[in-house]
Amino acid sequence: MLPGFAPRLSHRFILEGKTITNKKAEIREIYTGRIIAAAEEVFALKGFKGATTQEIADRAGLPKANVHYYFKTKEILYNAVLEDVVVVWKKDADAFDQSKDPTVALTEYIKSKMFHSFTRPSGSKVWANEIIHGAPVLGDEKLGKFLNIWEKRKTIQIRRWIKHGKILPVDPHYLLFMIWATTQHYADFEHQISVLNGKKALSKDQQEQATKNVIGIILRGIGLESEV
Amino acid sequence: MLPGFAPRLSHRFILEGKTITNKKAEIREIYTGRIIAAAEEVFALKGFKGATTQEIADRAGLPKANVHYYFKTKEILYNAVLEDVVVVWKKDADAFDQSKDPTVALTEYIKSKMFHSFTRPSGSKVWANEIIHGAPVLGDEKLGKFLNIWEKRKTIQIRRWIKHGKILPVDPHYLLFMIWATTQHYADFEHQISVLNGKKALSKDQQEQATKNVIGIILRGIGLESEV
DNA sequence: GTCTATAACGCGATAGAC
DNA sequence: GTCTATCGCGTTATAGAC
Repeated sequence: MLPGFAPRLSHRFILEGKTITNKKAEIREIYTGRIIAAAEEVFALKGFKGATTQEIADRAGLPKANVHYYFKTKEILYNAVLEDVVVVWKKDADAFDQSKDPTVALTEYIKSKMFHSFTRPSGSKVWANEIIHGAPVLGDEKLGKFLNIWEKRKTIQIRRWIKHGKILPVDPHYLLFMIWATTQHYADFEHQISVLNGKKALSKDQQEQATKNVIGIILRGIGLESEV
Repeated sequence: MLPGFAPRLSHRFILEGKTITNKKAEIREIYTGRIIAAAEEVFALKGFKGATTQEIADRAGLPKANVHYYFKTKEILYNAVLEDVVVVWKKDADAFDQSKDPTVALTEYIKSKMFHSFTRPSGSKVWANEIIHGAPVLGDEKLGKFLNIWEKRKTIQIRRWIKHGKILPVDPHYLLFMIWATTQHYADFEHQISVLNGKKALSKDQQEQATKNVIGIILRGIGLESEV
């Protein structure tokens, strides 16, 4: 086909209508997904400023300009990554509400968070970075909104357990901080842990052992017998 | 005094000798100290790439060129900050060895680390940043060296306690990770904690409560009765 | 919707006067 | 040892051909 005679996109759009529209939306979904996944890794590894759109584009397998086509600015892309992380953690939070029994609820919650720390550490790292720097992009308002989702119901539930003598009296916040800190440590400090483990990532077996240990210490620490 | 007739530094140096030399060394010490302190805060707040030498200079109260005079490159300055953090944590590690009794040793260790998290959060944040990004500046070798200092003796001691039935059998590494994670969380996630605390930093009283809770849960978690 | 080429800018680092 | 002015590079973002 001679140059200049390639069918114009507008023609095809008019000719084939809905099919092309769907295809476009589909392509958009595929690419934005790929870009976000690539961005999550690069932001985790380099920080917001340290990450370059070029590297993100390379990892996503497309030219830099296309990244800017789907996400106007680096900051908008960064926000999309953060939103994605929040979605994952929301699911962990749900695990907490699966049972009225403290042993079950806490065990499931910690298991969930440990699982995500091992399988998707980058998201946690991006979040940690954002918080360490004082939530400059997320902003305090949005941050407060997210935190309340994770904290409010749990705090109430924990107080109820204390009231009914099911667990020892501890301030719910400090217990939650300990769970968040310990579980997310396996994602955020992955590198440090692997260096201490002879430069090897924790094996599946070690991951299970770590999860058991964490559950065991925390549950016993508040007066429960752990099931694992 | 007319321009061009200001006394040359070399003259004064020859005339007054040692006094000037001392003064110079003194000035150097004062400025390098100020620069490192300023750098620690800016690196903590913005990350390595995000921090600008201009902002560090501003905080230290001198022109940007002077920062480069004392620290040839940004990376050299960053390394100096990291070394400083390690010195502080080395002291915390010593607290662990103050007693052969697990309750005392662990209580003192956690207290020390919590204290530094509250009083000097920036150092911990810089460290966290460096590890999250895979220790690109520190390098694995240096990192391994530091970690061994903090971990080796503690691991041995913990195993001894387990052997003598003083604490429940837990993998020493997972216990140490929990202590590091939980205590450093109060530094690294300071901002998140303050947002959950109604946008106010934890009060002295809350800091004490947090410390008590952390010690209580961890010690009870490994089968000890906490003293606090 | 894709991609190359480039504009516009901020930053680390330094030269060179004082 | 101090400081201003500036160089040179790397980066985000965009213009404009296809």
